[in-house]
Amino acid sequence: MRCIERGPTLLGRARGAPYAWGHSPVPTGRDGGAGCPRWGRSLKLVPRGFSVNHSSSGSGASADEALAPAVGGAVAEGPFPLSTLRHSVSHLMASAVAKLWPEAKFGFGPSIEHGFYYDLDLPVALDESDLKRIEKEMRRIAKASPELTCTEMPRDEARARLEALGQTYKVEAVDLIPEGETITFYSHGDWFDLCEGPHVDRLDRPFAFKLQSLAGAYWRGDEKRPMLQRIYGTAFWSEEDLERHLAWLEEVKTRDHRRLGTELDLFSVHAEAGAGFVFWHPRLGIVRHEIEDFWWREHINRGYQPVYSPHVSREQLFAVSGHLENYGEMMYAAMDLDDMPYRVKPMNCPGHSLIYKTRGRSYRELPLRWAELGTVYRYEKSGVVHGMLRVRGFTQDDAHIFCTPEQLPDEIAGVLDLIHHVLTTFGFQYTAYLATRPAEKSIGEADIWERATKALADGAAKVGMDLQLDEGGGAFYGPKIDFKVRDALGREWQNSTVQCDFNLPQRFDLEYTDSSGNRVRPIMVHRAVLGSLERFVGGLIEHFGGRFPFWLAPEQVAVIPIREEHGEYARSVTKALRAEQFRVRCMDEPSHMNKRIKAAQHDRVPFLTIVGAKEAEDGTVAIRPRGERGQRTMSLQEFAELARGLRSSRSLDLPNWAEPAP
RNA sequence: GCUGCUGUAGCUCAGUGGUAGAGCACUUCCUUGGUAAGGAAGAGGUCGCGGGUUCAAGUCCCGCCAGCAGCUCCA
Repeated sequence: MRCIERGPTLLGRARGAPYAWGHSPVPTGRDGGAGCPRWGRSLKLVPRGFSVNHSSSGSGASADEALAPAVGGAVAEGPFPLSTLRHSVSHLMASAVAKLWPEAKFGFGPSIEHGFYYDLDLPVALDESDLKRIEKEMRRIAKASPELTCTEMPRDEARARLEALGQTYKVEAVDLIPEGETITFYSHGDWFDLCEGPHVDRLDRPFAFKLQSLAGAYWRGDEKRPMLQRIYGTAFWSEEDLERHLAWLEEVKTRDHRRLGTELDLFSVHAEAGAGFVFWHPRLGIVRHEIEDFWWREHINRGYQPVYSPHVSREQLFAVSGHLENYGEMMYAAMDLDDMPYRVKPMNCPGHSLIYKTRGRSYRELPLRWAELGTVYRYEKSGVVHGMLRVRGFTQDDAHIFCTPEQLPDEIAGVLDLIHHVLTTFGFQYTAYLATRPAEKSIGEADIWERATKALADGAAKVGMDLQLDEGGGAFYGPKIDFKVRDALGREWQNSTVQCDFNLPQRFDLEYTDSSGNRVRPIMVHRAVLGSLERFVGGLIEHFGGRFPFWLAPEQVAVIPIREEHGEYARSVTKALRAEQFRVRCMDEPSHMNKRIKAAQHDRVPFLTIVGAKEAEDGTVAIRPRGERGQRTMSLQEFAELARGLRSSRSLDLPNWAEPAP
């Protein structure tokens, strides 16, 4: 739509549940035929916890290159690319399934980012225990019939053979292969599969694999077609690599924001309230407050002005904006008040447009930069809501800039600088993509597109930002720059965006008077830095693994008196720090000290201070930063100074006083 | 929305037809402890909700709600 959308929608074609959105391989039909797709450039969810890369046929190492640094080890080179191994293992798996269920029909079975899958049509629903059986059969087949052979076959014969086998999906796959391409089959033992290859030569080479999960998947990704059963698995050239990969998945699980949300008392969702609605608990409320505070300071410093618009408006407003027509199915149903339909807003831009229109505007007052943390509601299908990362109600950090075409490059530069500043403050690395005019439908004159696209590029050049090109990836209403951030685990996801809009000013008939007295349309820039507070903070929880930096931490210091008699000193320390607006937890309850230490550590409090007789006498605190970072005793004033520094600099690190390793 | 799975104490889970269990958390008492869980006792559950089968349902069946893994859609 013409306004900012969060996350995956920003990329138009992107999708995802968890958090990894980005470019990843998907089969594009032929170029490969059954089981051997060539990877197309398409946006697709990759399994949770994985980074996403462009991948092309035969370059399967890319995924592991991304993974390796994060898990501290390289992935073993095999005699063939890892993607080839995985592709062959998917065939091996299919052959095992065929043995166990002779009536099975097969769909596609490619290697993917971190493994492989195969889509199957079976008379029975598989469960986890079947995976073990299949693995066992795979091992048997690999031993019994290790040799792979490749056979070329004329189209008619290929078709006939597959029909004879009752492999209806494969027959369809043959028909997807363009005329003139060679049709090949790969086989080992009884297995005989339409496939482009390449494959490993033998299945008795040393490698390690694991079948991981089951899921439903529509044949050829089309919900009007039958749903097949998909088995996901992965394979490596060594046990160690497989183990490391599985350990990595475990690490990802411990960082899952939903799990940490419960464990750290951060947020909840409720059946009573409905799916996709997030309840922020006090401990996360303060985190959000700090983020919003930071956000507003940055915006006001950069000439943005706060505006506020209502959550509900007459439906007519969204008819004018075009949302009803183009975005209607994402909107909550109308409610009737005084026989008039009203809607909950899915975006903030119509409201801001109304404010613009309240009086005549002069070029002298442009650019106008209006910011709102606007809460919007959008209907998401029940199967896709996910923790804080994909919800039905969220707060967008929205702003609209109304400017002249001449001002556009500077405005873009300003936004990019702001985005850079905010993202790096949270410790994210990012990649920026310039999305140009889509090939199909789009509005606006060619020269306006050209100018706006150039303005985006010039703005980036002005602040020294590199842009990747996303050809044809723009919105129908204008070009944009999207940002993908890379989190602490190397996973990519997307929140920030800058979008030029030629459509909404026209729909709302927005104008200003230029220096010659002519009425002209302003250009409207939609932009989001955080995207959605919900998604951003959900991602932040995972990025930090619940270990928020000092300035954000729900509790910044835990004060633990050794004995009850030291409670008074602990309370005076607490009081002194709270007087400086630090968030301090005074753990003076009469339970065992070690228990309180454990509790504070569980909650990932950045600083732990134990106070006893010594400290009370000297007016000091024994400070231990979170993690294995040693300990120091210092005066309360010294510590306050240190804490003030960490807070004002929004430091991502805590001091490290640990003895260097010998 | 679709496919499959799941829903038992605040949390993590055990309990596959005979009127509910563990660990942690919580409360109380004891312990006065110098850096990663001291001890004991207690309290806490209409087994997601609604129907059905049965002498009897946490357990079997149906529907709904929510969650999980994916798929699909998302201007």
